[in-house]
Amino acid sequence: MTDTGIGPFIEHLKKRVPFTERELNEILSCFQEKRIKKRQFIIQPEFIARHRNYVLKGAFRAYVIDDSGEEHTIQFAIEDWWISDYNSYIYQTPATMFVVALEDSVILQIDYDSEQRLKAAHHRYETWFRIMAERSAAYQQRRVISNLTRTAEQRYDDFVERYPLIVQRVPQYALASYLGMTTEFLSRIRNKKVKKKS
Amino acid sequence: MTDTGIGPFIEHLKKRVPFTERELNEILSCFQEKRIKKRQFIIQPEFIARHRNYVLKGAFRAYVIDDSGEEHTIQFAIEDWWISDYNSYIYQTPATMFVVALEDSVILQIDYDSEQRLKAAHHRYETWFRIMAERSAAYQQRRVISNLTRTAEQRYDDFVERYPLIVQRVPQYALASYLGMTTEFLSRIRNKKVKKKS
DNA sequence: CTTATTTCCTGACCTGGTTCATTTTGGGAG
DNA sequence: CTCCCAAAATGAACCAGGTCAGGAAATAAG
Repeated sequence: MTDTGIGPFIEHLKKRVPFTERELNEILSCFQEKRIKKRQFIIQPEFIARHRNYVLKGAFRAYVIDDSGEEHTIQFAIEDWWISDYNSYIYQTPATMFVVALEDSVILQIDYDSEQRLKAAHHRYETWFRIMAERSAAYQQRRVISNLTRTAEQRYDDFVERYPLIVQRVPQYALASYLGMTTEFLSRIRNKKVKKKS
Repeated sequence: MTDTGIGPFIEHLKKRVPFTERELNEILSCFQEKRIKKRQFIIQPEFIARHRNYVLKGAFRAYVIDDSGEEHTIQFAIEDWWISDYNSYIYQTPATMFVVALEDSVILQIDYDSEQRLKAAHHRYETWFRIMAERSAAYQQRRVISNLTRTAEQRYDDFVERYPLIVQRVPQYALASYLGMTTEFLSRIRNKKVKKKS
């Protein structure tokens, strides 16, 4: 069992706000390391999402199930990403999403109350969470725009270009449902591209 | 020319964070009132969005134009809503959106630098912006989910139920493009409902 | 009040993407 | 190594929603 260092997490924190050593330690003391096995769920509908999760190692997928039983991927997360059911977490209401490990993983968790205390304790902590929320809002809006303006194939191309590492690590049906198409259609898109190259 | 009071704005601020009178005045001093005529643009592609805009009176629409010249509405804003090109504003990069007044309107504007100073000046101001960003991220994510899981007609029904006031104030083609469908298709949906009632 | 423009409606046809059913592939568990 | 089962590919029929074109209503402008 290799010891997964938290170095990347500290870098991640410092990249956004220039914390002092003391501050970094206070932040770290609010996080708990946790090992999650492949196929294990860390969030499920009906339960309240109690944590914000940083991925140290591994990969996760958040998805919802619609009225007709279809799965729709809302988010992926690999190393150095955060994942949760955002609405459930910030409003502390029952989740609508599943969040499941796609591989054996290691995460760092902060629970809701600790986060509140941290934000209240010091302006700089608040700043850090404000920046995270801003970036998240901006990201979600870009996704809305992409869904409205791009065709299925264009969305796939965009995704491959922006997140080539994720494409290789997640099952195709999960990617298809993230991009808003069926797995069959994504299969056709990919196949067409292979043919073109020859 | 009726004097549009800023009472609603103060309520809006106090609802999220319990500011003191002094704090409220400091915040207010960063905002400028502006009258905008119908069809006037407050944000355009290529230009950087310099302001965050609170609608005191009137209605706005933010939209992008895609490669094939189609408009796609990203956001509406009526009284007590905020509007800008979020990505352009927070990263201070050139906008991709148009934001236009749908009616003669009155807005309160804060410019980017004043916002930065405000956030740096006091923890509570930072908190307020953090809460705004969180809610915005949560909202955007609900929209992504709705786009992935609901049919065109369901999205229309959801919108009518949640924002009946907006439905009555914006042109149909703008609503259609917000919901991710053509104006023709929305027309059919509406017509079908009228028939059913008889 | 008249005219010009923009918005909305309606019908006929079209297509990107889905559905369903079947086959092939590939990656674990024993 | 092989057996099994989930994931991916493939073919054919189908449909939700789009496109195009012409006309009717509603607003705005003169």
